Amino acid sequence: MANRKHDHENSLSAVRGEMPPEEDLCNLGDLFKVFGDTTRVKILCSLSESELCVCAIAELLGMTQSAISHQLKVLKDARLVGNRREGKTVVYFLSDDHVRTIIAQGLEHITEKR
Amino acid sequence: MANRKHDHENSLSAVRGEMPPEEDLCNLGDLFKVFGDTTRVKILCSLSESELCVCAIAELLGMTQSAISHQLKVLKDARLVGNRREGKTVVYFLSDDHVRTIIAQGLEHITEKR
DNA sequence: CTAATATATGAGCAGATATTCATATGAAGG
DNA sequence: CCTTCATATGAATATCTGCTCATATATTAG
Repeated sequence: MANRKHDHENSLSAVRGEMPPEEDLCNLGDLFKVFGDTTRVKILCSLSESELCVCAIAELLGMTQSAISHQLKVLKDARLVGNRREGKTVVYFLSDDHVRTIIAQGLEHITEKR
Repeated sequence: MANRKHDHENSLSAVRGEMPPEEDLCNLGDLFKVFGDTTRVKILCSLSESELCVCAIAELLGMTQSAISHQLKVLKDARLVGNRREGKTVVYFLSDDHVRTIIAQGLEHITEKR
């Protein structure tokens, strides 16, 4: 065997076998990163109730249209929201019920420890 | 009524009523922020399989002990992991089954779109 | 006590990120 | 066309974040 200071091979090989592939873990981190911002969480929560155009979200959150547009782009790149043009405005909506579930799960975790 | 360029009060008041309180949304963002890092996701996945000491995690992930310790502190401050000393080593473990659920939910979302 | 191992932690830095500001694009009305 | 409203986007900036390096603390052995 090896002469390490402290051998973990027994436990590690078992854990290693059960770990999801590296790529999935990176994607998972990236996914949560998108959820990991108050502004984006607020946007997602809003859209969870109703589809909304950009300026409605901006008004709702009391933020500039530009800031919201930038974050909507992040959310869209992550495929968490979709959009469609309606005349002059662009309406955004959740692209997936999974998003609602993840938010709900997180909220449950938060509110449970209180 | 108001004379805005574009009135959203009808939709907005309804959405406003359903939004969780500001503080919860901030905490939610902070929670997901902790999940939003590949290293921490890997640590959580490892601990999801078995409790592990610091140097085992470091070895498993191929990272320095210091880097892992710093991230374990973040995870502990967020109450996602707990620890106990066992002689010279300190063993870390998931503090909550909720963590497992959130990770699983995220992984499901990832692997579904493939 | 001293040495060795395991972990924690502070300072510093390089890279990432959220907002602002200015400006571009796009749609509808006159 | 030209103007106005709605949205998108690039650049600049200030802040935050994750790692490294050096060092401190803690436990056990001798």
